[in-house]
Amino acid sequence: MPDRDGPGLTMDQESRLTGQAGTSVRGDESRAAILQAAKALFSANGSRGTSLASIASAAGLSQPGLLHHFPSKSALLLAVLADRDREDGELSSARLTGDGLDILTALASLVEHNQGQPEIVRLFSVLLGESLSDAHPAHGQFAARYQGIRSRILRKLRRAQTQGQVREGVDLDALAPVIVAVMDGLQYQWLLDDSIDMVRSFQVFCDLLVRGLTT
Amino acid sequence: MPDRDGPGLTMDQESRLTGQAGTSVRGDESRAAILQAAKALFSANGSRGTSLASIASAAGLSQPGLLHHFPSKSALLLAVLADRDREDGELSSARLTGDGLDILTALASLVEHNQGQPEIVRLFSVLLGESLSDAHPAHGQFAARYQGIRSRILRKLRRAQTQGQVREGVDLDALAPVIVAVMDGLQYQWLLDDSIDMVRSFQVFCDLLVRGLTT
DNA sequence: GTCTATATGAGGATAGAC
DNA sequence: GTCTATCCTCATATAGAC
Repeated sequence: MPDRDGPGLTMDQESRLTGQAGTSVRGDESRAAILQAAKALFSANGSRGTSLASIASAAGLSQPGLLHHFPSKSALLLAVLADRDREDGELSSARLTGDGLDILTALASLVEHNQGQPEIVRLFSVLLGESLSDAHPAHGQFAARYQGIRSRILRKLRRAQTQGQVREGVDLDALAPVIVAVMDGLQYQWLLDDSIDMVRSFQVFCDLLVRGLTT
Repeated sequence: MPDRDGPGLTMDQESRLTGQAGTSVRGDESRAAILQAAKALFSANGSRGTSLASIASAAGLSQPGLLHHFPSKSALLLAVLADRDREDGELSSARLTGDGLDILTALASLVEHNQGQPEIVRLFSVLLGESLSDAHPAHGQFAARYQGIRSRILRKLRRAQTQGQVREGVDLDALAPVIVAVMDGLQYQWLLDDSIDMVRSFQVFCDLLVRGLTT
């Protein structure tokens, strides 16, 4: 017996409140719990190493109950990634404020933010590895994601060059993947070894990069 | 009926030829075939996504036949990694010839070498992702591996600084992980998207790095 | 060293009741 | 929206014959 709907709302009344036709508050809560549990377990063991039953158990319902919300494991995996992208845009345009080389400062603060969230970072790193398989459900999603990230960074770099912050002759198309690579690569090392200081390393990278770009 | 031992060697004679007591040539061939098949399938689908039966089938024997050579899936996985390390030392000391900043040239040629071997690169990248799980059989192996790589690079960087190739004041301890990160990170992007040119990007990175380090 | 047969279990997904 | 029960497949590992 649910204990959250004191005055006794009907399903229809609940639906009107949440603004989602055909969905009850109870259902939304379960859905959210499933996503949360899936994030934690995918992060710890990868999607291939995690069973739907274990996720369902952590979310407080049965495995068929889970499949009512997400029709398959792949669908759940994609929902986890989509939900994560929605929550905080990571490298979204919104987060990459500032013009020109200020982008490096923005990225540095992102690295600092990430260093406080090992579980989320591991979720992405683990799933990135899995996604390298052609058949993996998130393969296309990750490929598109990285393409977008690189192109946003590249745009900023080009603007910096136009503004004279970066000397002519630097191959910015080739540089954009490098910047992304440093962030990802540091994460792997950090996740394997706590003693790695991503923030410090990324700062050193930025300093040297700026020197190299302006000299 | 085997067709490789024309004159009809006995097991004991075979053992003497291979120099491995208690091991026949036939067994060695199977073992090698298993390792080769495991590399290909782990690379394509990760170790969690690959069954022993599929490896055995690709190697031309039954699944229990495989388990005769490697007592468990974990043992096989570790053997694959050990075998790979043996074959070509990747970032081993032997490969990192040259003094001081010449290390960057050596690493660039390694990147070029890797760009010709997508399967091997993917094998490592996929398994690196899996290894982030604390419980993964190769977790410790990967952690130790990266620690070794960083320390070898750091040693070279320190020597370069001593020789005056690198100005004082640069935080080399923080830089070493960055160099490793660039190589790993580029590999992920390249594996997701053929159009990435790891060699070109790494070269740009090296050029900018040298400028930043010497200025 | 390799096989067949099998024990044993886990995983994803479905059917149908409530 | 959630459950129990179940199906079917696949996976690891073992037993024992050849």
